[in-house]
Amino acid sequence: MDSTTDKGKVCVRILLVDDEAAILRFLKTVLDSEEFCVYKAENGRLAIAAAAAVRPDLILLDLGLPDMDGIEVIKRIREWSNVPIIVLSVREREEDKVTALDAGADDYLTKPFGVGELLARIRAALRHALQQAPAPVYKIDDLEVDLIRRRVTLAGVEIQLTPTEYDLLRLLVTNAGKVLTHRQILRQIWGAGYIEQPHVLRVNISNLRHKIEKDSSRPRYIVTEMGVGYRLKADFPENVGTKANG
Amino acid sequence: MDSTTDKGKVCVRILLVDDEAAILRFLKTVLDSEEFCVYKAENGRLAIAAAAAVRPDLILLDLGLPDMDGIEVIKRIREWSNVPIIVLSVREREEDKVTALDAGADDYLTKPFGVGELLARIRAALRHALQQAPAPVYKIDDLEVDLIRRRVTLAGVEIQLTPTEYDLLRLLVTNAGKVLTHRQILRQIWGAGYIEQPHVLRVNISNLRHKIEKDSSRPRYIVTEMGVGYRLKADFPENVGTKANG
DNA sequence: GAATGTATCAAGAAGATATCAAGATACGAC
DNA sequence: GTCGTATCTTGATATCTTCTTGATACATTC
Repeated sequence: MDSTTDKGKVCVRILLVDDEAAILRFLKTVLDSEEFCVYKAENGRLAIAAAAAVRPDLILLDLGLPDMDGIEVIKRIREWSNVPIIVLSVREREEDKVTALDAGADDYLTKPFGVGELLARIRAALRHALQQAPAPVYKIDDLEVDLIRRRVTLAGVEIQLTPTEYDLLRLLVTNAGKVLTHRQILRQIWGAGYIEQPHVLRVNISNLRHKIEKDSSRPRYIVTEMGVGYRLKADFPENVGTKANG
Repeated sequence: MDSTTDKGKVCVRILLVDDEAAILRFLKTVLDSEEFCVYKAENGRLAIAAAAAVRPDLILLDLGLPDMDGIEVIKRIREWSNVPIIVLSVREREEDKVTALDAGADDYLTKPFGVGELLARIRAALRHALQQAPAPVYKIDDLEVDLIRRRVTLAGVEIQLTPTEYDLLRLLVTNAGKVLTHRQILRQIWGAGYIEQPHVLRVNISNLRHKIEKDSSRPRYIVTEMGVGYRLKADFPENVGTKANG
């Protein structure tokens, strides 16, 4: 269920769109070895659906698709997304390149192309995307947690947290609204060996409260669920988690 | 600085870097007819100077320059600017393309190319540029870092930094506000082989602090993020990379 | 009011960071 | 080429933060 909580392990997702199985296989091998997460689509309809579902960081698109023209795919995706799209095509007429680029493609490679050049162009395209990365900020009343910048502010004032305290708060924040049992938290933060030692958790919750709660004896954010665990109050249950339904 | 919107007349500035007069003339004609404002440079030194002075919205760069290699020009400009750079070159070896793209070029066209394709790729590159507006000089409190002139001043007094110290500060400055992990910094400055040696980083941070901090034991600029890395304090509390526009 | 679970405080241990200084290396001047 | 300077690297040590643990006070439930 919580696939997103893998200790900050990030994987750049690439959506591969091509109808030739051989090319798909070949490219998947190449991209896998570069530690990309590869998703595949064999036609335009699936490509558009996958772009919406997977939310890839980059799309490699062949123009010759069985069900619809690649240009149309670009236009449809551009209606709602700025994900980098690199076109891979056998069409080498200048007119085709111009049409694809003006439809919203970011780059255009003519087959056959070198693997090295493809990877370099992927890196270049990803550079662009990184610069406009939106920072998901969790906000509950006066409390703001910026997971990318690793910063916590209370009414605009920055709060200094120790590494463990930050990990703990991050776990609570990414599960805002849900109750986390002692055992769940202990396993996630301290490891399976600490499941039977709730004391260390209580001490850290206490320290954390003293830093983010105005009156730590009457906590507004970190609520104790007697006999069960802890829960972070969620103000915007629908808005908070940027990951759509996990 | 002179903005792009002088008296309502919007002019996209393009810097043309090539040593062949014929090509310069030809491209200027093409670009003029598209209502671009064209600036020219005939060698690498002039190109870097013009990039700083003119602040073009896009650079078309030939790799074969008389005074220095085009790759070097890309790297030097990338130290302080994210302006889109499209390489135009006769070199069609894959290795050349990869080197240029990884040095920071946004696109690579092999001569001879079609004018239509060039214009389409210019339009695509300009689309990206709309979202990013980098700060050429970083300023916070008394500290000023001029990435163009490679100069650091503290309350107006120039500070002498070693090459490593400058690289380190530049990395922090271009990511002001964000936390950079030890590993990120080590990989960027010293290379992947040093990722497991945080000592060299600590020594250099210490030296840097002694030069730019008044009280190095209570740093105002370079903040330690315990257990994580370092962060340069940003004067904007909010997102730094979002379209500052002058 | 007793039993169970929870919160707080404080001190030693463990770990991470900062600093100093000496040897090694690279670079420019002569 | 040799010297002198600046820079980089490496090692040892000092300083500080954070973690862990134990004792004790508080709260809730029955």
